[in-house]
Amino acid sequence: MTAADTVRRKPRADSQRNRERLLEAAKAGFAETGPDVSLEEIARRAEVGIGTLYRHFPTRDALVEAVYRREVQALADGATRLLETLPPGEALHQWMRSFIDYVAAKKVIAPALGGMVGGPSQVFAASGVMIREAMTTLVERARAAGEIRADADPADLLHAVVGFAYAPTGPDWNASALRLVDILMDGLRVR
Amino acid sequence: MTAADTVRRKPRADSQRNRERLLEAAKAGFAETGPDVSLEEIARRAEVGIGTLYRHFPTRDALVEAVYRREVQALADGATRLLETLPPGEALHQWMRSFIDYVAAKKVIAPALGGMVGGPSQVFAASGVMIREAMTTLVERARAAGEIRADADPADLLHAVVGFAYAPTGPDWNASALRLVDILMDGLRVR
DNA sequence: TTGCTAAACGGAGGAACCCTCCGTATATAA
DNA sequence: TTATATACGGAGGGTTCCTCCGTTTAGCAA
Repeated sequence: MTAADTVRRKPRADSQRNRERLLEAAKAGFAETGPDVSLEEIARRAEVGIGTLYRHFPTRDALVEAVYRREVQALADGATRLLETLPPGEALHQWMRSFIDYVAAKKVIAPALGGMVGGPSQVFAASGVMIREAMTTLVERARAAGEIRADADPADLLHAVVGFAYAPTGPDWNASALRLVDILMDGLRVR
Repeated sequence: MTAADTVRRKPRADSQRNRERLLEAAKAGFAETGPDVSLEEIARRAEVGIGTLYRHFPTRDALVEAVYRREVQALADGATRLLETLPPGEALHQWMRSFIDYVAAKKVIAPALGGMVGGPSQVFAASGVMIREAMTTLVERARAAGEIRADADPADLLHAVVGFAYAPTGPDWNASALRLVDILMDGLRVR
């Protein structure tokens, strides 16, 4: 029997349970303490040894990625929904606004977004791809419909929206970001 | 002789020298290792005890602020210079572009910018004021000249530019940010 | 010059955190 | 029930943070 023949056992129940507890604890920890919660704190909350945490998520980024994968998915899905019910330009506009609202609601995601725009960090690769695809589709449709400038670049717009969301600004943060999206959209529209 | 009467000695020469060395070392450290250089590393580079570092700069942010105060000053000064030679709208546009270029040249400043937009962190208050004043002047002039929308808000624009600069995006970062400034400016112009 | 003293120095040390390694415990399959 | 692959948990070595305090030294006056 060679190594390739090894039969996989069913994953252990305790393993899955702990993984779940860790994700839960991490989410709570990020929300309460911010993106710099100590990993030991998370393990403590989950009532799990630190070793267990590291086995499930070998790196801090892996944990963040796991916590937010579902969230990012939801955000990306919103794009197709908007495209079905609105003219493409409006869909793009609304999606960018929803992006801001989303980040406003869960500010913790912001650092994670950092790795998403295509930077050297490949950690959030999966999430990054989802978001980029959503934005690309939106932009292409709007361009095809002649609603926005032909030279509008999805990557640029993503950069912009992430930037608005990422920059830790004042109490007026949310409203300000939305206004900026509006202005940006004005700049994008074909005159 | 009451406490108020105490005569201040001339500040000690070694103190001033060490302060200088620390700033030098910090600048180099930030540039090479990034914004997370260990403070002990900086002290080591400056050939100074860790205690000395903490006496001069009680917090990491205080050190960053000190390192970049001059840089921020230069950036702010650019605004008046531009206003003297260009129409206000163009001055605003160019200043925002110069902002991006500046941050591109010294990426380390970015985290420091975070605290500048008016967030809860009061650490970069001084620098923040300088930048905010520059932006406010530029926007007011451009508005008065009727070149940009009357509802353009300096704080929003600062938020935007900082966001563009702050978001850690890919290799195309610099060019992308400049394109975004251009689009934003298009959105700002009165039609 | 000399001596006094406020001011500055520097590093030991406790606390928190990161991450690895490995002995112990247990869920699954036979 | 037994065997063993798999998962658990935490001790421990290394790093960084920041404080505290005994030692050194630069400025000042006599």
